[in-house]
Amino acid sequence: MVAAANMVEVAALVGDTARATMLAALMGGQALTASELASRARISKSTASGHLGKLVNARLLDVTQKRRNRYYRIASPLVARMLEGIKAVAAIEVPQRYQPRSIGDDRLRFARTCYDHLAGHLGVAIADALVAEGHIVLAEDGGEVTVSGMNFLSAFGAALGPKAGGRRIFCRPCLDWSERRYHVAGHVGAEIHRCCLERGWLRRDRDSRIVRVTPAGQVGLRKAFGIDLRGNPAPAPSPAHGVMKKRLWTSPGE
Amino acid sequence: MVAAANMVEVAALVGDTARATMLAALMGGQALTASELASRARISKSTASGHLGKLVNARLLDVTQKRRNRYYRIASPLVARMLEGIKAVAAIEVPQRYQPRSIGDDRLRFARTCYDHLAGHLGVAIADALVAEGHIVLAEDGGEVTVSGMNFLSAFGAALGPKAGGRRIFCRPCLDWSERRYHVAGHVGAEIHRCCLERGWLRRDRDSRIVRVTPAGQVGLRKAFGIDLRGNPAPAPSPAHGVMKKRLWTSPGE
DNA sequence: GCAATGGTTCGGCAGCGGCCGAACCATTGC
DNA sequence: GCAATGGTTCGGCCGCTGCCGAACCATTGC
Repeated sequence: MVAAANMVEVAALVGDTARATMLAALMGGQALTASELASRARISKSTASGHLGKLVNARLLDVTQKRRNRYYRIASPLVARMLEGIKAVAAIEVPQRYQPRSIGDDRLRFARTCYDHLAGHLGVAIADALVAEGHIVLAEDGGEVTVSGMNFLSAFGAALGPKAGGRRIFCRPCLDWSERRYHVAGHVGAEIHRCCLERGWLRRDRDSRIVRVTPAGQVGLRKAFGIDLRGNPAPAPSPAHGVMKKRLWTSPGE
Repeated sequence: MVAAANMVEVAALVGDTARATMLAALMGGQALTASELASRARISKSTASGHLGKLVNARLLDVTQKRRNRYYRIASPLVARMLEGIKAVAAIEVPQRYQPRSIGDDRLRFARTCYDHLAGHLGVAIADALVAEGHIVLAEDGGEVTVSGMNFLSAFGAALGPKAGGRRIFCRPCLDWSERRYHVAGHVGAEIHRCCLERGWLRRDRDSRIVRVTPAGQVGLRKAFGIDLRGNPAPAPSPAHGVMKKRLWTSPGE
């Protein structure tokens, strides 16, 4: 067997707690070692080795050897999107009250990476701001950058490339599991993330998906997007763009 | 247990041959009965009943009772997108030669529905034509309708709605598993499909994803998109838009 | 009422696959 | 050379879950 032959095989690979935990950890966008992944999944090294072998075989993960360590990473954006899609379905209609609080830390809910872009409260806030200003349009099916958005984002430092060329200019919605609303993914989302890191507005936690906002970021984000993060829990999220149809959860602020 | 709690559960549901077969059958967009699904998956009614119960419980499927029959359908576009995503990953890099020929009929490869839009050779040909004319832009991350595209598609009869409203105007790429190239999904894809059916250009096979092109369709598709379908195998596909990076298969015309 | 049809429930069987620890291999550093 | 570290392979155990047929229930049609 080389590479997964069909949906069943792929889905079955994701459909195991240990493997899914590893994949979720790797959705942070960083490469992690086998041992690190084993400890995240709380399984023995031997078990982890077996799982990782399968995932690499099926081309869901890539490995690179560096000195004594093997670093695993998500093999392609296609895989990342698949995982997003599964997560989005899984998050549907699970009433908030059933989700034990602080499962995976409030900081994770506040700001994290989602493969190559920003998610969590911060991600959604940025999306809200861009929508409110008319810079982008986001909905269930897709997203678009408006003319003003092209100007704004270019000025911000995003490399949007030639629109005509058809090469990765895109803006894609990604359903945020913690906020249950859309944040910006696709090339635009990745560029926003990159620019924020580059300016020192954000810093990534070591070996984690958690993103922290620096003091400079507090100021920068407020000036650029009008986002005020000082009261951590959130500046009232404007209902500007598409939300899940059924709000079964009891929306406790966050 | 009501509704799937996490990715693992959802993926595990898809990660079983019988259930995946049923889901794939339902990706045709039509609702099917329990017995029909059991026979598609080649399992007993009792086994099918168990599987369908799980899928409904997890909110992947919806049921509606009609007389003596229970009709199952994909519960939401989100689920459909998830399945597309898994399929896309599964289709990666599986050399064509490994895929037994005519598994599922050449007609399926030629033209079929993919939930609410067109796929197969026909779907890709339409996408190619629209891209070549500059009506849409398609790439890995997303798609866009150009100004000329808005005019063209409106004239074609597609209800694109107010661009500003942000309501389902979108054009999304969907990786075609048989062609390994993108076809048009999202609202635009669904509208094109709808218009073609409405004009009598296409007809759906009963209880199947297969779509047949009527004589009127032959003419209409040629006039509207410049697609010539008389030589079934295909008018040389222009390499106009995004293809999979690695072409491991030996592209035998199709 | 009865027969036919569509679907579900139950009990029992069988096999896949996850898990671990121990042994093993390879690389690094001394 | 040796010890330490990171990872893989192997063997054996165990439990989950898919499968079926038979019985059962509900609706339809006569």
